[in-house]
Parts: sequence; C-alpha cells; structure tokens
Amino acid sequence: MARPRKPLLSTGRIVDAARALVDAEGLAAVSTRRLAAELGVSGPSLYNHFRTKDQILEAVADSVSAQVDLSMFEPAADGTRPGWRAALHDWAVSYRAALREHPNIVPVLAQGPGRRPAGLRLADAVFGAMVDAGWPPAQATSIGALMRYFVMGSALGSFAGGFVDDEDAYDPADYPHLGQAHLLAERQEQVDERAFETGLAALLDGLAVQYGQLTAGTTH
Amino acid sequence: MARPRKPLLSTGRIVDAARALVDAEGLAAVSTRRLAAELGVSGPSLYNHFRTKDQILEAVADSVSAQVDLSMFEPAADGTRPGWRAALHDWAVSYRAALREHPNIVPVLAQGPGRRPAGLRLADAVFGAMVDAGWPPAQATSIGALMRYFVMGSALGSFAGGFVDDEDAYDPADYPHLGQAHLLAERQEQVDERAFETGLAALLDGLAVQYGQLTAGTTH
DNA sequence: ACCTGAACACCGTTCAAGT
DNA sequence: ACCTGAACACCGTTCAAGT
Repeated sequence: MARPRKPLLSTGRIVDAARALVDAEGLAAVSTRRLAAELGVSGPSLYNHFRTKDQILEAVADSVSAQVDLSMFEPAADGTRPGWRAALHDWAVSYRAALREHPNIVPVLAQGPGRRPAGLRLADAVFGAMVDAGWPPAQATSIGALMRYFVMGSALGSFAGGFVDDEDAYDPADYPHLGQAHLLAERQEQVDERAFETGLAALLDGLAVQYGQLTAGTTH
Repeated sequence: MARPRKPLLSTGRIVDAARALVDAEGLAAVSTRRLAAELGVSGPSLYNHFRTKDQILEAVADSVSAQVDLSMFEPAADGTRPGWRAALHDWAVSYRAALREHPNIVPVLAQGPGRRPAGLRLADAVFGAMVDAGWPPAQATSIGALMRYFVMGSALGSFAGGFVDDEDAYDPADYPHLGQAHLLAERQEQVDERAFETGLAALLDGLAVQYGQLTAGTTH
C-alpha cells in the first residue's frame, strides 16, 4: 500500500507510542525505525507528522508536563485561594510525581519549556500565583527557577539508586563514611522520597522567612 | 603503522579530548570515530583503552567531579572547622561552578556516582561532615541527596535560557503572566545566579531550623 | 600490547515514486 | 496528503591481521 484512504498515523498516536517506548526501554531505545515498527509503518512515514525525531521527544515531554496539576494556583469556588506556601508545596509534589512516572524523558524536559505549551502554562501559573501573592516579579521569577531546579534534580535520577548495590565498591580506606552506602539502592524510594520532602520543607521555610522580611520592609 | 613503539593513546589523553569535544560541541557530537579523528587514530583504537563509549563519558564526568572543592569539610590548620552551614554553602557554590564549566556532561553526571571515584569521594565528604556536625545519619543522607537535587537541577539547564527569545512565542491570551519572558534569555546568567543563591539560602535557612529542633530534642 | 581496515547491524533523514 | 523502498552519510562495536 502506498497511501491508505484513512491515515494510519496521527501525531497523537505517535506521541503515545513514543512515550510508551521511552517508559519501557529508555530514551536510547527510541529510533525512528523502531518506533515506526511499533506503529506498523515504515520509518520515513513519521516525517509526514513531525519534522525530526527530536520534535517527537519534545512532544512526549510536553505530554508529561500536561499531567502536572496546576489547580492549586487558581481561586477556589468560594473565591479563596490557598496561601502561596501551601500551593507551592502541593504543586512541587504533583510536579515530581508526574516526572517520576516517566523518568526517562526528564532529560528532554530539563531543557526548558522552549515553545512547548504545557511547559509554558506551568511557568505562567506559578509565576502569576507568586506575583498575586505579593512577591515582586524578580523574586517570583527566582521562585519559579529554584523550584524547578529542585524538582528537576530530584526527578532526573534517583540519589539512592546512583550508588551501586555492592559492598566491595566502597573501600573504607578510600571512603571512610560510605560503609552503609550499598544499602541505599534497596531503600531507593524511601530515601529519595524523604530527601525530597525534607528539602522541599526547608526550601519553603526559608522562603517564608524572606517573605516575612518583604512585608516588614513594606510597612515602614 | 600497526603498532607504534610508544603508545599513541592513553586513558588521560582520550578523556581530555572527549571533554574538550563535549564542551565545544555537546554530547551528541561525541562519536567514537569523531573522537578518534581528533586524536589522530582510527575509531576502534579507543577500544584498547575503554570498554565502551559510555565508559569514556563516565570518565569525563568523573574528571569534572574531581574539580569540586571539598576542602571546606576538612579541619583547618588550627583544628577548627567551619560550621556545617557555611561548609555546605561553599561546597554547593563550588559544585555548581564546576558543573557550569562543563554543562554538557551534566546529564551523565546526574546518573549518580556509581563506581566513579571522584563522585564517591564527594558523597563521602559531605556525608561525613554532616555526621560529624551532629546530624543523625539518616538526615545526613537526606542532606547529601537534597543538595545534589538542587545543584544538579540548577546546572542541568539554564532556567532563563529555557525560554525562547521571541516575544511572539508568548501569546497573552494563553500565558497572561509571561509578557516579559522573552527578556529572560538575554539576562540568563544573572537570573540563574540569583535564583541559585536565593534557593541555596532558603534551603540552608530551612535546614538550620531543623537543626535547632534536633538540639532542642536532645537536651530534655 | 596496541594499532589498522573491513565488516556487521544499526542510525536519522531525504527523496522520487506510488495512490 | 500520506505512505513506500532505496539511498546517503553516518553510528558503536567486533575481529582478524599486522608489528
């Protein structure tokens, strides 16, 4: 067949298949030929729907950004809003959870929103909410950036999983304090979860101090 | 020539050339053939010194980890030590500075220390210093992890540089708060620097609160 | 031990040809 | 408009052959 009466492919089908492949086998497993085979077509067919392979991966990244809950930045039905601290906390948790469901695409996401709509919506929501809460624009920008650093860093790779699960790798003569490091790998999830919550709480506590100084500065 | 009397290659020369290539043209530009050409040999020659291309990149990553200053975790000549907060601050600044000199290798570094000696030395130093400062081991682990999240996230990609430098990309109807976002790209360095310092200060302030509660708990 | 060229099984992308 | 196979210029890696 050369051209079917109904298109075999669509951008949506390609993105779904690419995301499944990335999740199952990693970024390196995604080749245009492999992805096309998964979709039952030949490799060059994809180029009718995307200009490059990179744009397919960008679309996968954006589909993951789109999963992040942003509702905490909107006023509730009764017109009230959660405080900026609570909103920021819940957003960071949702953000990290979305990335951890698709960890292999995080390096692509980490390149910034660029022109990806879901990434831009996310940046718009957090910046707008911080400004509305009384943060000066420059500080609101910093908050968007530093939260991103922390969430991306925590999702990019497991801290605990970065250590090999082999006691012999940690010679006490070379690394006197890593005697238990080989245990990290098996408690990966707990270790990373706890570090994330600890860091997030510290970050928000520290920002609250700065916010207090801000208000103090305004009053006199 | 088949085999020269003096080896043409060494692991050191290969790593230096690979790091230069990564810095100049990015990870994607590193192919075994290209790297070999840069070194004046044929592609397969590299396999006499490294088992895979990935191991070459790991070695480059470790050579960057080795640049991170760890001296703030050691006792000074007079036996005194900086406090854990000051040490952590200076370490984070040095860590980020080292990564920002070689941003293209950060995704490799972000996979964790694995068996890379400089990466393990770094993890050993910060964990040991936190325990010596009185943090319980589990919390010292969290601190190592959360500092890594933040530094890696801040080095992995510029926040500001992630936005395109094109006013038309930010339709006010879609992104009501991103009217100035196109200006971020040109102030990239300042914006990221400021966000990093703001976040680092917040993180350390927040940890200081937790440290205070720790001591309070011990006394009664 | 350390280099070479040839070879294998892949890549991303372009393009003319088909309907 | 949307698919195909053929082709181009690449990949990482293996291996027998050379000294």
